[in-house]
Amino acid sequence: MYFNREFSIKDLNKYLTKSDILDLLHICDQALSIREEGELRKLITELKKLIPFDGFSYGLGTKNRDVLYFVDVDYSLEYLERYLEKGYIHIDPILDALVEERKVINWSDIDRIYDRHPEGIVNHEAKVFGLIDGYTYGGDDAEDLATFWFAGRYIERSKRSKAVIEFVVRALTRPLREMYERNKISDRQKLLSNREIEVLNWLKEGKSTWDISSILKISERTVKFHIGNIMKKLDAINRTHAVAIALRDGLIDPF
Amino acid sequence: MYFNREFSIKDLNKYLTKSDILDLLHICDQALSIREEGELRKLITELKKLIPFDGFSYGLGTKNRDVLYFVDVDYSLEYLERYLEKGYIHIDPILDALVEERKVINWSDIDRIYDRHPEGIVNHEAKVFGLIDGYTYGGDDAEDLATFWFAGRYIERSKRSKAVIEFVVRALTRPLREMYERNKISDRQKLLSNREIEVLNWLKEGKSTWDISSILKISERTVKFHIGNIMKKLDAINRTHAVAIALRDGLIDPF
DNA sequence: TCTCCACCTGTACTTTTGTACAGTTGCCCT
DNA sequence: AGGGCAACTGTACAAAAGTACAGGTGGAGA
Repeated sequence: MYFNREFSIKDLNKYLTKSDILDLLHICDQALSIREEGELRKLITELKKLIPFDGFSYGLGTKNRDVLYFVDVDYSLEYLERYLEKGYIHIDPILDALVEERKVINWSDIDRIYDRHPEGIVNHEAKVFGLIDGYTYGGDDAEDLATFWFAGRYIERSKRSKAVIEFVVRALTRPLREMYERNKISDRQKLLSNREIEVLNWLKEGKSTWDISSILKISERTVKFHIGNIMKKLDAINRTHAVAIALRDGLIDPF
Repeated sequence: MYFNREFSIKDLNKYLTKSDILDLLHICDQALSIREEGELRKLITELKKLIPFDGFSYGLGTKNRDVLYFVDVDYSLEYLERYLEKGYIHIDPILDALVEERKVINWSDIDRIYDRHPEGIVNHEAKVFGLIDGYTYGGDDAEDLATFWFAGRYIERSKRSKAVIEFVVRALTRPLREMYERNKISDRQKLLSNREIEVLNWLKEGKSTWDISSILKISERTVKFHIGNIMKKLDAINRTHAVAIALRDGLIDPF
């Protein structure tokens, strides 16, 4: 994961009280054990004690801005759907700014540049949904970019807020990625039937068609039938490829 | 990962100054991006500003105490080797205490119980090497237990130290596991030759013997020769099994 | 009731795989 | 100089995989 940093510990010392920093430490510590969205939601509530904002959402997208995962915590779901549906992600000047500057982005700063620009429409529509101002920050990987969006009717434009967001987002990025991975796995597992998963697990052990037919007490033909269906569903060329895909996507366990 | 917690944010507020907490936050934040041992070493130096200790080491072991990974930062390498060689890990009362209580363990507390016990030898030998007192803490997974050892001639026995260690160790556990994973991969990769890894990566993509022979511009026979060797080295029944093993053990990348 | 779908089965055929045999070349290190 | 090893190649053949054809059964839900 790669983040650019604007603020140091010294800055935090300047902008935050002891109690603030303890809250921040608590969030960073709790982030280590987030396993599901509810836990993240709770942490966000705590964050609201530190900096004021109304809505929060976060997402994961590829380098060319295909959306892999997007969660509305207390943004406007209607706006988010509109945003994704209309492909605003591809022209959003805030994302442009984040990718280029790689720092915490305050929306108002972008507004001043884009106000008369055609892309201004994205910012304008956000305002209609009560997302008047906000902060966006995130970190990227070789493959994708994780982004965190803090918005509201009133956003405190200060170095303090930016610094807090910088630290919190760094701590929340890994949980986000892990939630996405788990999500993807459970989604894709529905593609394959229970029997197919079973067959796949025996293929992984190096069992032949005949082996599996006698393990499962079905005919060799049926085993081949299942493997054929698995290959179709996973777009695999052969059983080796199918097992590699299933392992890669977490459809079966490596052990 | 599972940790038991003894200290809350309120405790930290009681025991630490603002500057201390900033140092702690910095360590937790930096821990998120640790990729190699040198970076961890640096963080440990910073930790010495917060609590006094001389030696630090950390390790990863299975539930039945086989050592997977053990790193000496500034412990005594001689002692560590002796410790591992003599199988002290199996009788170490400090580990027993950690597994049972799942809290930060102060060695002196254990001493009082074990002083006249045969296992006392482990603690006694540590003292000979200047590891008079110390703290041990860690968190476990389904598979293994990660432990962090802070030792020295003089160790401050206080709730403050315990609380700091509790927070720092939580933050350092994931980097430790990741370093172990990377280590394991590079070790096992040496088993297979470069050409074999290359062939394995094409097998993973579902390529046939003929495909690979034309990709690598070698004869089909040679490809079969490599695959045969791969299967022997990995104890695989067929190419599907070989790919599954290689993926499971991280010999090749799933992508 | 009817449709959908998971699950099952058969025959017949081509292609691919796994492995037996038996070598050569070139590099590194002792 | 010689041993060890990665990388390469050939022929031949039995076993396994992949795919085409054409079906049957039973349960869940519209």
